Amino acid sequence: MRVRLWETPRMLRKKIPVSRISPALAPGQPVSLKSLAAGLGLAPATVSLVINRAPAARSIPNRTKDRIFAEAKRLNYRANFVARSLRHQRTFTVGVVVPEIGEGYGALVLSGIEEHLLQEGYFYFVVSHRHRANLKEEYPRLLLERAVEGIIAVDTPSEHPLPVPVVSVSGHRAIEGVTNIVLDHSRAARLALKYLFDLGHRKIAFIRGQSFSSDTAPRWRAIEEASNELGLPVNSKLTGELEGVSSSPVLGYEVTKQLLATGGEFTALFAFNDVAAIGAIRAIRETGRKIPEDISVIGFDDIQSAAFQNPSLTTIRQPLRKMGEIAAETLLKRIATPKNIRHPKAVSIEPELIIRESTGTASR
Amino acid sequence: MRVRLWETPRMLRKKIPVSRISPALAPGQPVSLKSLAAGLGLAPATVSLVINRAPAARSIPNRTKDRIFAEAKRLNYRANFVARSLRHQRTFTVGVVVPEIGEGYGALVLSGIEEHLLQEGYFYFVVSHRHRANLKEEYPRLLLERAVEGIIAVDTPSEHPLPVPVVSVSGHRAIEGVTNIVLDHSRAARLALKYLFDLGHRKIAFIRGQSFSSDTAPRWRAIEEASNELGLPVNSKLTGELEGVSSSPVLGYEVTKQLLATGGEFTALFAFNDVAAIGAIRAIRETGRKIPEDISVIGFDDIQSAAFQNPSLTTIRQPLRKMGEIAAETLLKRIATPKNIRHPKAVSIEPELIIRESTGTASR
DNA sequence: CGGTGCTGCTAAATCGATTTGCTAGGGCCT
DNA sequence: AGGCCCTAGCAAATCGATTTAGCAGCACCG
Repeated sequence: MRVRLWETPRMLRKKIPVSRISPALAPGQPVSLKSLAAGLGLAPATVSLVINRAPAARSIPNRTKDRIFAEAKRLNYRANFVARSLRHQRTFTVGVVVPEIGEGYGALVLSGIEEHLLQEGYFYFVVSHRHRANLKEEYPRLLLERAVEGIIAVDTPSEHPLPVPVVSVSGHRAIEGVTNIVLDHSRAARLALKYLFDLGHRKIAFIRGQSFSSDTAPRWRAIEEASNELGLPVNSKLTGELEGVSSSPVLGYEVTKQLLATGGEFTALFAFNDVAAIGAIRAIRETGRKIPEDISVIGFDDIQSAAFQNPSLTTIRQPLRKMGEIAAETLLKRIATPKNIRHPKAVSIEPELIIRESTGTASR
Repeated sequence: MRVRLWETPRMLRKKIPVSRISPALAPGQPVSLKSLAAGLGLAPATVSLVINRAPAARSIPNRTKDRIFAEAKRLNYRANFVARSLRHQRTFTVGVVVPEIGEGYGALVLSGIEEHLLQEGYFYFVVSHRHRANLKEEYPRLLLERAVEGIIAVDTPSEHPLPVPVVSVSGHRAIEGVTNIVLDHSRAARLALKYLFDLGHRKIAFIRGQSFSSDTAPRWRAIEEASNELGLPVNSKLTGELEGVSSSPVLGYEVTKQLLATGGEFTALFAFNDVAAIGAIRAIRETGRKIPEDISVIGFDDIQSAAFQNPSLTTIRQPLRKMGEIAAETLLKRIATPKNIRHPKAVSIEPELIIRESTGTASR
């Protein structure tokens, strides 16, 4: 038989200070279900059923339920999340893998992801691999060890199939079990090139992305196609490539210096991203040429600072925040769905041309 | 007595496919300690002791240890993190509260935090409150419910004392149990103003931060002091204030427009941060004035894009990444330390003046 | 031969919550 | 009075790993 250590009702009436009620209530000690139940003179099972509004609590009279709720509230009881996770085999946690935090791209996607996940009661771990191969390998493992229910990989192609749902933002590799959220690169390339073409540009230079960025290849393919459609085959002399792991405009600056020094003439430059475009603008200016009068520059992404460059940057906008939200939404949907059910292999996102000051009619 | 379901050695010799060995090994099913032990014909306790290299495993002969390690490796056994957390009452997880992800400031601090935490085997949850009071209240609670071992608050003063260590980056409020990582604002203000003064500037305008940003008040106080020291009392007509929650340069643009329209003459502008400075530059230019010839502009923070503005931005650098790293380091140190031991109330960080193109000698 | 000590391992309790399957006691019906 | 049902709630198993206390068997000693 259990011993009633004290008379609950009297206790409530007299408002005995917390510290006097139970040793388990030393300030700072979190309240456990067991101590809560003991305080009420009930079994933990009963309290659990009531608090979780389980159907099995049907037969518990309201009088008792109220007593339980009141006491739980008074002691500010919160079920231990870890214990609950263990029991339910659910952590309501996902992992997010990004190349790095701190540059426009990843941070924006992240903020979209965060918005949706928290709304749905999920938390997330972030890991950034900074393009180091061993970290790309190891982090997904660590995340799985932490029992995440799914993974979102941003600009990071997944190598191995994983035992949890994976959604990839700009991942670009068809892997079993991975849903890809990708920009419609064909449309993006056509938007940009058609626009330049209509402004009279015929000699267009390009800056490709680094080989490790998963957008590089598909975007380049799309550019080649769109160029051919316009009858302007890509000139390899007018093509540079970002080199290095950093996400600073310096990379764009350096390629552009080279292009200007060794390549042929051009009246427009299509950069792999806005950060590179910013560097390019500086390089072009240093040779005394004006933007957009002598050379038009168009970027990609529409990061926050693009609108506030001088001149402000014409660019192809990727709705990065939106893509993050969609990634999160897709992931949660897949987590909630039994494994054997089909899920979409890819979700396509529409780009948008944002015209600002860095582009104008061709000089010749 | 336990039943040996199969002869382990033979099994190893014959390389029976995994799926045939045990029902617990259906692909995708993670291996539990129990099934691992059963496969070896040992008790879970034994396996646990050996795998954790516990001192109590002293008496287990190497022969057995090797057998255990081999089997664990073969089945790729990883201890369930949730179960382990429950047992040890440790989660190796901290919470990070930021105003928002996606603008330069928070993202940079975050990347410093991440670097240090992951190195030390900790993971972190990020929540962004977007300056909404209810979220600022609720998120710390949610994080505690998730059993984080500590919290880092970025530019977010904590209101209530929490039952875990808290480290605040630019928090600026003396709360029991919170360690503050703050820039030395006096020095920052002196660096900037002395520099402008030496360039001949006597009429200096200022853009203050929003009232909700915790750097606003201390920085302003420091500016007033430094101004007085130089014999240039702050002119309220030349003082604007950022308004609104966004972190876009538009805010700086708008205040500056106002200052230019209604304030007096000035030859230099000291903005609350780089983002505001970028907006200010645009506003100034739109009136036909040149930077730095007519007006010098100095920012604050040294975000990544500051160096690649046109003109590039003179600014007071806060070592944001570093501050994140120090915050993480301080937090982990406090987590590892018994509660009753004294901990520093504040850690001061040195700013640095970065001179670029947006400032020059005074025009008059 | 009884005792001591070592070797090699295990049983059981624990972390905190959940959930299934029960039971004690009372009321009601026949 | 016996049977049945309902009410109110509880015991125990479970999630997976850890850890303490201790057991069985053998060797060796006196």
